[in-house]
Amino acid sequence: MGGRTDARGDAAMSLRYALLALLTAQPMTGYDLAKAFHGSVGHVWHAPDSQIYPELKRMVADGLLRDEAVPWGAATTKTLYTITDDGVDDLRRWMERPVAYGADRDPALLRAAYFEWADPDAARRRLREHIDHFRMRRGLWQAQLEAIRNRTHPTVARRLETDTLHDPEAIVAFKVFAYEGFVARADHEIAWAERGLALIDALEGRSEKR
Amino acid sequence: MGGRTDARGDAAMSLRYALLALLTAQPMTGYDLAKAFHGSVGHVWHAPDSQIYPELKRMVADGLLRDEAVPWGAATTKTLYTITDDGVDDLRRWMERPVAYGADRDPALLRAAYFEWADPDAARRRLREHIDHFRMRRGLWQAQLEAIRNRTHPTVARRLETDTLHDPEAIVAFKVFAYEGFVARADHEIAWAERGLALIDALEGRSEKR
DNA sequence: CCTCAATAACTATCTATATAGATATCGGCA
DNA sequence: TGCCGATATCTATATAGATAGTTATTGAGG
Repeated sequence: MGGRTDARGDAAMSLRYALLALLTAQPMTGYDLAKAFHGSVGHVWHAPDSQIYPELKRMVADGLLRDEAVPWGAATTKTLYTITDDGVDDLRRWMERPVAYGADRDPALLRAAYFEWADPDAARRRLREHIDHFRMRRGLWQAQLEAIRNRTHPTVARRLETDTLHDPEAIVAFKVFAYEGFVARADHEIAWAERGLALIDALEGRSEKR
Repeated sequence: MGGRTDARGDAAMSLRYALLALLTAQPMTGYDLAKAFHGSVGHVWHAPDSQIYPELKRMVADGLLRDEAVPWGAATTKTLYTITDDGVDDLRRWMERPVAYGADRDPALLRAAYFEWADPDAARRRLREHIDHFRMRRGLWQAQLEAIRNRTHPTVARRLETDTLHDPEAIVAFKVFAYEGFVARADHEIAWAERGLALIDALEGRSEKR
């Protein structure tokens, strides 16, 4: 029944399942996958190439993927990865397991908690950067969302062609749901930072009156 | 003017500044700091003991802290850390630097994006766990918030006693602001998961009609 | 046909974080 | 007085992730 047990704690390992999920649509090379991580999936789960290539090898060793050397140029080959039945099983089992939530760790909120050590203008700059950061991200996520909704998103389009198992409406709806979560989060972060800007103004007014 | 330059990229290093901020209130031992990270600050920036002790040593090497051996029992000593002037300067300079935002990486949203691979009940369980997770956190953050607002929070109370530099209203207001951010975020996460539960119901209704 | 930039496929190295444990002291109580 | 659980101080080890390369191939322009 295969699939050697994994020595690592299943604490994170999200990268593994992001790769597995991508490979359910079609076989891909490490480079294809790395590219996908720079675009679409990368907005949900970022990973650098240097993490992707070794993980793919481990997944082959664990029987979740099959690797195949495909000629690339005259003398060299590249490696094409295909998901195995064990891989599909593992993806399904992953869905049965609780999400491993990370520890509370937020650099922006940590900074804000000690803003008395910043001068008001520096604090304002931090908050404006926060707004810019999430406005930019909101834009990216919104664009993904549109592309998913009207099925022009390349990965989703491919998936809709190849996946005969699942309801196409559901495939789209869950991705839309995830990205809507990101967009709403960005809105929340922007609103929070704006309250902060108002707070700094109020405190500055106070200290001038003293 | 001291403080040797740091070889490490200032990418994260938030732990260092969380420690520095805590030590502006009073000198503390590694254990005191580790305890603080299990309670109050730990809700903003979590860190295990195994990361705290070595970091304190590095901070001494970098001139940000002074260490002092204090007798503990008959034969042994413990180390008391005191922030130096360079340490205070470094904290202030940190406030001038932009926040290093982490890469997009969310295990719950990644999972949700591929919910078509889960059966509806498993997906519901994940979302209910999400709600529970953030309800619990919301409770913790709300409790911190109350304690900060009415100045019974031990660390904040100590800080208000010892800090003569800053407006006490500002010290409290910024911490309240940070924790309000967490509470609002928890509310957003709960609302998102509830929309997900509704979506699963709707999709299930659809597939039954087919 | 040679060069150069873009594409493709990786590897090396370091830091941050997680997980787990090791060792010592203290205070109470049987 | 000798054991036990709580308190206190720290260390070892492994993985996840960040940063920065290295080497090969293709295709377009001179």
